[in-house]
Amino acid sequence: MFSKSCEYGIRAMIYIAGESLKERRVSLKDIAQDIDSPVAFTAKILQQLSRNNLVDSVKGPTGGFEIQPGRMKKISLGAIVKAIDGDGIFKTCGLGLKECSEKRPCPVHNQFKSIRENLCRMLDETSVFELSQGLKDGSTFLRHK
Amino acid sequence: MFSKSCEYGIRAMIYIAGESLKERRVSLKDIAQDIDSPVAFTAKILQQLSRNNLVDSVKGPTGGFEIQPGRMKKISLGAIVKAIDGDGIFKTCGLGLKECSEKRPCPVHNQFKSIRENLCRMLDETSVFELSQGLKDGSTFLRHK
DNA sequence: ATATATTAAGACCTTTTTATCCTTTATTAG
DNA sequence: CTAATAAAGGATAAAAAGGTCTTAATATAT
Ligand code: FES
Ligand code: FES
Repeated sequence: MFSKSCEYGIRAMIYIAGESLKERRVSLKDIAQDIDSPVAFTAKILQQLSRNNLVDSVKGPTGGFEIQPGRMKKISLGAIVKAIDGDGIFKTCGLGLKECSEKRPCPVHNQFKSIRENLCRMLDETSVFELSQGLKDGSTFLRHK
Repeated sequence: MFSKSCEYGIRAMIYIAGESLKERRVSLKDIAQDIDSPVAFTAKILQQLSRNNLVDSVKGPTGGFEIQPGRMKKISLGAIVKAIDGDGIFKTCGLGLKECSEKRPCPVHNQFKSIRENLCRMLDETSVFELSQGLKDGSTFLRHK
């Protein structure tokens, strides 16, 4: 569904959000540790997210990553996906035709459209803040045990 | 969503079904031409589909690929996807955790679950026969113009 | 000011996916 | 039986994704 980069990116964002709500800025190492991702690769993804202003980064000692509590309700899952994987999943043809359109639909166009609409709505309506809540109350997890 | 192989595979199956309904057996070249896919690569995919008994192949002059009209109503989109991409899309965690379970769900588990259920139902309920109909009446297409 | 901790950036390596090519095997027509 | 045709199978190549490493930039605490 999503690229590995995107999966790590989403997990990182949810983790950072959770810690930011506790007023803790987190380092790359903490993140990679807690979401069980390769450190250097995660760094690259955080750079992308930072350039897209989805997360704030601070260099130097006591530095790290954080998300302003005010912003995290406005950051949707979709925004993260778009920043990392682009908007392909939102609009490209499910069978790989050069374009997806009503004018020249592929055989699965209608079936896909409805599923894609559900997916897009979900991605758009779900915020990072919301997702960080389950983490807090221990009902959801970001890594295997 | 699906791999390129899977996209070509689905397109090939729908095309072969359409031609089989006209009692025409089609060659690899015809298929690649009509679905606009790389010939040799398409051959590989057809081999997989053939090994999985989703399509029948006949060697030699007048040979090619076909699907028994009786079977095509029973071949679902899901069966093709499973034969080529495996069943990952049906059951792996949307955030890449080692397993997707209710016991230890990731933060997006519930949101994903509902979308994945829709997707699975659609893949399971949609048959190749059904998809070949739009092609016949000219309302759907397997390649760009 | 300096040493240190931390992210940013770019070059590089590895694995997987996508794609091609060549040889073998099976089938048909003449 | 032979020549021609078409798929099967295996080896190889190219491109993309996934991942690492080294150096530079920047901020902090002492
Ligand atoms: S044209 Fe294929 S999904 Fe729209
Ligand atoms: S645990 Fe992530 S989707 Fe189920």
